[in-house]
Amino acid sequence: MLDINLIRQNPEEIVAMLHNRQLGSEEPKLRKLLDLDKERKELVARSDDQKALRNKVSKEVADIKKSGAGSAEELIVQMKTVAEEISVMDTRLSTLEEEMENILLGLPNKLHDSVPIGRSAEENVIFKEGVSFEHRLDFPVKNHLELGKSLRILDFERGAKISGAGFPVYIGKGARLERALINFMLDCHTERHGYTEVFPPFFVNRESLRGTGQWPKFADQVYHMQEDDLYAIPTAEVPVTNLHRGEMLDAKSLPISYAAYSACFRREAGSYGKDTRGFLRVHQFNKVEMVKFTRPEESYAALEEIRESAEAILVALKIPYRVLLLCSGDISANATKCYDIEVWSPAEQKYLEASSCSNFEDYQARRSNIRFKPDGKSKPEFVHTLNGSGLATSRLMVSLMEHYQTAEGSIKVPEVLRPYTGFDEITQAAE
RNA sequence: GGAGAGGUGGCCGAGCGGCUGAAGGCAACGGUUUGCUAAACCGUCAUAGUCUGUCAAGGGCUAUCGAGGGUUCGAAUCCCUCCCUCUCCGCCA
Repeated sequence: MLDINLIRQNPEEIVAMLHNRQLGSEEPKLRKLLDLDKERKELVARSDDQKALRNKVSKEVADIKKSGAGSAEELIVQMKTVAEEISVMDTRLSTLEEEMENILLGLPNKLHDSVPIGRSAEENVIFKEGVSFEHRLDFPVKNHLELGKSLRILDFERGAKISGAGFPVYIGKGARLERALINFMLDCHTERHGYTEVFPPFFVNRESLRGTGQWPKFADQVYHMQEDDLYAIPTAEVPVTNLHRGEMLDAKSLPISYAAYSACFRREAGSYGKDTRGFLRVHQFNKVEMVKFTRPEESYAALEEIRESAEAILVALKIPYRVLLLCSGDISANATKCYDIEVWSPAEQKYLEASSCSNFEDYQARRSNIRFKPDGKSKPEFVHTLNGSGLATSRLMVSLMEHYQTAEGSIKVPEVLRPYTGFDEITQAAE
């Protein structure tokens, strides 16, 4: 959520931002917000005046009653009218404020100066060119679906039977490999990158979704359990960032860094027909997420740290990747700056998104009221929140399986994962 | 699911119709004292909106005691609904 003061002071800057994000159509909402704000201000002034009067007279009534000198009847009758006026104004006021809040919650975040201006994904900037590692693939490569099936480690058909399309099943060494990846990534972030591990709930309430910005904008992408009014998390970012919702953090505790494994659930409504095969688009996947809470002046350095920690996983696994700096037209509404890390798929012959590292500045902190006192005496400030996937396993698994396949149709286990899997290779005989 | 207790500032905790934005304590911050540390003592210490003021210091007004309604001239305090926490019982794991 943007600071209303910022919008008041410099509405044209916000309008420019909307256009840069290819959201020019939102402009009327912004204008509406400013109108409502003006009306609210006038109304508040009038209401406050009447309240001041009421408070003053109420004290007089108290004095009269206490001293027993004379009757307060006339004053009381007068104040009944005043109270009614106040109630009418306050009713209107709460409608106004609700409308404003709704608009405000729907407005995207500012953009950082370093974000390239562009219309769509085609104009994203390559921040780091393909980082490659040697893999001998001098034979017709199989894709992850073929490998998964022939080695009997992935079963999309049965997943579809028991749940629906997009709910993959890992079997045998496939399941073990998946678990190895998750454990390796968590260990890496906690032991080498200084993160504290969190194992969060997978269902959250609506306040949590609102806190991180998935509500109301992406409400249709989230699974909802109607009975209990709970939502399946689309990413661990939601529960982990909301860990400190409504809290005043100790300045000495910053920066706070959490790494969390979670399953992630996404409806992916409206995205059928594109990249839908196998792991390329799923409703449930596994991810290790990094979340940071920092002082405002430290957040951009922290973003680079998160990106580097995510890259470190790929380097350790020797999986070819590149890093994109998302342009203004492609970056998500909540972020001020975002890097995408994409892994190469030899079978698909293209890059697949495996991580997104974003700075939200105070956008989420303002929504979820996460503050700190910069030093003992000064006013509370909002922290900056950031997060990055480190990483999502599904696309990573695609790239891993494809790169580590052999001419015989087996899959070698990357060196660093072997202590976690307990085996070096997945062969036909696996079961 | 049933019965009870409770939700107050950064934290703990008093208050239970007007003098309470809220006692007291802790923490924090500034200072005095001190060989250093500690202790002691003094002082300062909520947030937001709005008006005023030299876009200053400061001051005025308003709101906020889990959330939302209600009663009342006036609510942290009384009533209703909801949410949450704790204890006991039951049920399931």
